Amino acid sequence: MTDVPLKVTTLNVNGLRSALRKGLRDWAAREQPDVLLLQEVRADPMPDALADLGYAGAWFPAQKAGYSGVAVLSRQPVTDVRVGMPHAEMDAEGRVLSAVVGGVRFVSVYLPSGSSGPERQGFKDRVLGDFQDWTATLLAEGLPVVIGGDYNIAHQQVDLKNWRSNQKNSGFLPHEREWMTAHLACGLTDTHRACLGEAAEYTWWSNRGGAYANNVGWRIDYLLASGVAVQGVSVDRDARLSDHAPLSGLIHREA
Amino acid sequence: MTDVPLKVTTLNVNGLRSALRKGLRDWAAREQPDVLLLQEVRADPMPDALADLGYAGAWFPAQKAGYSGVAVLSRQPVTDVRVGMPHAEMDAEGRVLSAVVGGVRFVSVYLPSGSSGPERQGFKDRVLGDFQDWTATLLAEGLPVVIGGDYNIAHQQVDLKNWRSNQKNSGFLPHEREWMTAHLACGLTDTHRACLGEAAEYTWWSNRGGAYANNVGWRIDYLLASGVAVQGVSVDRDARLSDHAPLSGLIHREA
DNA sequence: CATTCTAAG
DNA sequence: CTTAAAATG
Repeated sequence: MTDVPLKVTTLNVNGLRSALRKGLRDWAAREQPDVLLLQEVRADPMPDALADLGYAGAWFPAQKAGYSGVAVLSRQPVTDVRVGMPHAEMDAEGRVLSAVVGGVRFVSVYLPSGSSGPERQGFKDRVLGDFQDWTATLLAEGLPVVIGGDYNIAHQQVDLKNWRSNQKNSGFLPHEREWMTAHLACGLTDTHRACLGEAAEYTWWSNRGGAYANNVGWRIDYLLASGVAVQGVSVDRDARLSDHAPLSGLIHREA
Repeated sequence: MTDVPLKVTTLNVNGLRSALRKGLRDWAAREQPDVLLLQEVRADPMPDALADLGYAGAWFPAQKAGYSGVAVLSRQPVTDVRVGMPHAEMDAEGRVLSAVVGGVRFVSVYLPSGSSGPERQGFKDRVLGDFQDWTATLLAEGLPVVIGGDYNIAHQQVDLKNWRSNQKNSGFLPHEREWMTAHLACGLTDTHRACLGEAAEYTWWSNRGGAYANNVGWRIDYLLASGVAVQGVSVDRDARLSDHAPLSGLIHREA
């Protein structure tokens, strides 16, 4: 292991083609992340999407075209790709993908939204336990782990603008928040919280009703780490590549 | 009957909302047609669409949302509205609508396209005979008639750029051309041809492959008249309100 | 290639 | 509000 830090960015692109139209390519050329963890790519594998910038990696689309899907892209060689958790429902929707870069296992995860109704909330609730089990098993392997993804859960009151009115809404339900607490307790650092503290800084704003302009946001995207130190965590609120903001950090492997 | 001419425009809007976005309102304010015959409205009745310019009238949407549909709008009072031909299949798709303005019966018609396959060509072929019968009955009533619409048929070789290569394609099939000849022979004047002669002037250009830029077009929209003189017929190729051009004429009722 | 509708978020 | 896809032309 060298001590050259790896820059990682996690981003829910809400359609990779859309994000490319909005300047993802220029953003990546400027920010130069070594590893890109993408969610909601909503496209079959697009290996050429950022190939000219040197990115290659793994793709995991949903079975249903134009829906969900995650990717792990890297400018350094990717090994030990693992497609899916495995978990039949999650994997039919292309929601978990991991690969090793520079001795660190990177995970791109897109947990379900429950906001469209009880059926999807039920799916989300079922998934949480299994994803936690899968994560614990992964951590037990001993390799450093960095998870980037859209969890569709805001952890604490500071993690969304209107916490009071959202206590009964999917994404800030008590059991979801408790799950996140337990998820972190298994040995994962919430690097955003660790680096930036309790400042309200969101990663997602609804497209409806001027939420971005009024900064009515939620912090539902996370960069979690085990076995590495992560510094310089930042949210690029101004990027406007999708309804989510890119969340980046510098991974120091000698930790 | 006065001798003040009525200006009429027929236009396939390919989605009224789209045409409004592209400036239909400004176009109408500038051109001031008295009667607007619209096809492929692809919307439920939108009485407010051009109401601020003084237009009101009749709408005939398809049963299927966002599909087909015709309208007759006028800045003068509209009477004797007739919705449909009637003909079950045609009327389920909102393809014929007529109303009387200033002593003239105006018809807005959108004949089916057969280009998507044999099933729709079969429907088109069935419709042609019935529409001809309906037209003959209408003419027999004795009121002057003006029909504006998208017939999805180019009549003569001069009416499309590539007539040779299209002899086996829907829209320029021999039996469609013969039907158009017979349709006119029942007492309708092709006012475009009568006013502008044999000059190649198209009313529709495919969205594909730079057809508009290369003027690879078809004349498939018509302004047909019986019992009135129509002068000053013009095709506004530059309007760009849809993939069709507005076709206008001045109707002199003392003829 | 462009439109509107749908499902999903 | 936005995306991608589906159907249709």
